[in-house]
Amino acid sequence: FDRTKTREEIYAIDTPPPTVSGSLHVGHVFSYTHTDVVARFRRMRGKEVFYPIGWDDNGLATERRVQNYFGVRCDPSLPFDPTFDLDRLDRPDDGAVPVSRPNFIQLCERLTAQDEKAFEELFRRLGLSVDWTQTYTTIDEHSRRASQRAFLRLLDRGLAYTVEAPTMWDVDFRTAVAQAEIEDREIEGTYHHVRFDRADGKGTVEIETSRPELIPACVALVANPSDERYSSLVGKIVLTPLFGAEVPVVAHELADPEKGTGLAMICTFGDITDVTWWRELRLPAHVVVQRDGTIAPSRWGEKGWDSSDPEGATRAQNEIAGLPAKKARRKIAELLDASGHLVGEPEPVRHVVKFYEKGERPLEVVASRQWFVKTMDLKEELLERGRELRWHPAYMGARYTSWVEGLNGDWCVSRQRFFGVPFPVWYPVRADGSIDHEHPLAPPESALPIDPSSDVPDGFTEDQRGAPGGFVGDPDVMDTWGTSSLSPQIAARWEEDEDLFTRLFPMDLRPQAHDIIRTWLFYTVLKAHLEHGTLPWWNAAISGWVLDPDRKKMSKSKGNVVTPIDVLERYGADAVRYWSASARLGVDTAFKDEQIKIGRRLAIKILNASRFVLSFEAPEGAIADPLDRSMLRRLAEVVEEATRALEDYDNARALELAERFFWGFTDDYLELVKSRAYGSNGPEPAGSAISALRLALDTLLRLFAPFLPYVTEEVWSWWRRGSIHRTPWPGTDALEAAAADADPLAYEVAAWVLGEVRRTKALAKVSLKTQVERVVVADSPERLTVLAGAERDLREAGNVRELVTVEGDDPSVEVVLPRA
RNA sequence: GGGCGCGUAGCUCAGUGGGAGAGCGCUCGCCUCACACGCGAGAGGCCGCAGGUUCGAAACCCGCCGCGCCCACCA
Repeated sequence: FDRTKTREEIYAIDTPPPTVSGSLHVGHVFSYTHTDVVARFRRMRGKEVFYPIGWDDNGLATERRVQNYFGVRCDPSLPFDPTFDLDRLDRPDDGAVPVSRPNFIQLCERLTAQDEKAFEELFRRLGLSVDWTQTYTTIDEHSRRASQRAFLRLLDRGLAYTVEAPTMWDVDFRTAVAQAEIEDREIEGTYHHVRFDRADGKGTVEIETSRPELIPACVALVANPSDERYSSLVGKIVLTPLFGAEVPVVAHELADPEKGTGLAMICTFGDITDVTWWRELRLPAHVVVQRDGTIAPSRWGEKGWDSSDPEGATRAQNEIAGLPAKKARRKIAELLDASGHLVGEPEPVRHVVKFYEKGERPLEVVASRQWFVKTMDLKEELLERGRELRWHPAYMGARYTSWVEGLNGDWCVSRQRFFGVPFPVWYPVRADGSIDHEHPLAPPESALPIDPSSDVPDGFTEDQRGAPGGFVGDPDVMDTWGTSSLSPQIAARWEEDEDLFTRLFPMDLRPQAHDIIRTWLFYTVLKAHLEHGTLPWWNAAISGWVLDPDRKKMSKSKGNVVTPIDVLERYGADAVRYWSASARLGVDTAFKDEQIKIGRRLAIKILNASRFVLSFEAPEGAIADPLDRSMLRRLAEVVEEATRALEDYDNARALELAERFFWGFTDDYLELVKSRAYGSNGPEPAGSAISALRLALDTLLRLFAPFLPYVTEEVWSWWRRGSIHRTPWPGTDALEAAAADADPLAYEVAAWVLGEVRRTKALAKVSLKTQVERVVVADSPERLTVLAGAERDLREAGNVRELVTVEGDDPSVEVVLPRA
């Protein structure tokens, strides 16, 4: 990359950093080819292309892989051990060796270096023209510094804040998760009809719930204010069954009269609606689900846990304490049945429940202290950024819009994991030993990156860690998107090389797949908006997925993953690239061997046709023949259209145009001029053909170069100096000049007549060599005139003795074969 | 429930107001001096359904059906 070029001369790409702990996948060759075609095209158009490559080695995938591979586990409470040596570890027989976070990061870098090699090998083989000197990893020092700097600036401006609040929580990973990482799954559940007794003894009410184990967390019942069935009940008190807590019946718009009995139980917390009700109706909290997903022991009788029957409540609670939600549910159902509060039989249902995308059990809502980045106040601005961005294809913008519109809370960026970029803050410890979360201690930017578990804030010493009057480090790490959302800034060396940064940012292109619009794309837009007040790039090119031949998404668990190296070995990189580039942006594409074979055939055809064209020795001559000129005129149109398509990120269309012309070129034009090029009509007509052939070949090779870099470079090396990938993209000037006054019809009409001759021979089941006695062409005067210019070529190509033309309204070709 | 995309030959797909197409597969023929990893040709389609606009609709509008995806606070 030539960094002396100005922003206008540069085309900058925010290359996706692949997750190196994942496996190689044909999806990689697919979407990365889309980007490489763009890069090669822009380069030939004269742009200085900034095309970096990063490796995403930050996050859960790496954490798990490093753990398993080395037999260690990250323990941020440990200090950095500079003498750490894997080979001299005392390994406990029963588990993993705890290591500090800085040591864990070193192991990660060591392991991912191997994974990166595998990716690099694949990418080089595929012919990706990325700049191997512009690399980064998402856990390296530079990326950590950028992530922490961005965070501290948000903190400074009050855009990042910490608060203790209910958030979505995965009980297996034991971490908070963000809305963007949540997915719906349909699972088996059970509806229970449960009776609540009124505290005044004037009857009972019924609710329906799929989570009876949360009855001890029930703090109210709720009905819609317009629901007349319950209008007299609102304001009254009911007793929770089994636990005897006195809870009010309240009214709220979100209660749906259509659901269940129209009366719902508000628990702290069963789902996000509960959180809304709890907050807006200012209800107390009775939290019973613990961070590991089990039910907490009884607190009945304590302050805030009033019950009309504390002993009974405690007994009931102790029946379920320590049980995971599912088991507790069955137990509570039994208890309700025994106490007569269960109405009828529980009904099995299939219902939609929220899961962490990597998780195995439904998410719980757990109150915990987390870091958030403000997004809710910015919805309108973010929607405007989405409109400002040029989406390819345009309809993908709708996914961004619906995501932003549906945001229901600020971005929860903290994770209770061990590996990742730590929050660069400490908290003062008060004299009583409690932690003052309201006044975090931040390091100066010049000190970044830091690890608060090993580093010490200014004005403190290590022995004050955790001590009254001392400090503690923030134990959490950032969401993996907290780092990758800065990929343009990281690659462009934000704040570390301002000269470079201003030449690159905002970038031109973000290529990625559609499944991470709500995460990677959204967070990148958000960060750039907050920090720089601009989009991070002007274009987003969204690739589809690769599906298996049965149109199912490929995944390791389904065992239908195709290994890209195998495919490259079998068909060659050009063939695989052809298949990828043939798919339009945004469209999910099935992987089929047959489709890849077509690309291989094209590449081989280019090789053979080129060998043929270049087999004719110069001298070249002036391009004077009307057929030659006509062909070049048509080629100029193709160049123009293909260029327009590529400018508009429509790779598939450009490839299709070049390919269609090329097949006609070999099937018709080469056959038509072959004899003349051999000199059947003397040196000057031959020179015209040879010159036209070479000009067309030169143009076609460059048209194909972004798609088929290997075969085009090979042929280029036969007769030209330097790399084809450094030559300019073909323009129309040379073609127009050579075509001069040509009528584009000549090529078309000649090819049509030749086709008719071939058809007649094929239907007669004779060899194409067979001589034709006479061909009679009936057509309009205009077409007959241009045909006349190609008569000799046509007769030689079709081995036609006599060509007769007649004017007629109904175009036809009569082919007279000799009698058998 | 809302939104987006898709529905064209056996398969994969292109085609957006005026002749229904490509490649693969299938069938037939051809060792034609670039290519048998090739060449030539053929068969094969109520363009999802039903209305409307238009002189004219695969395309534009309305409705419906089917498939896929995205989003949503379904107790």
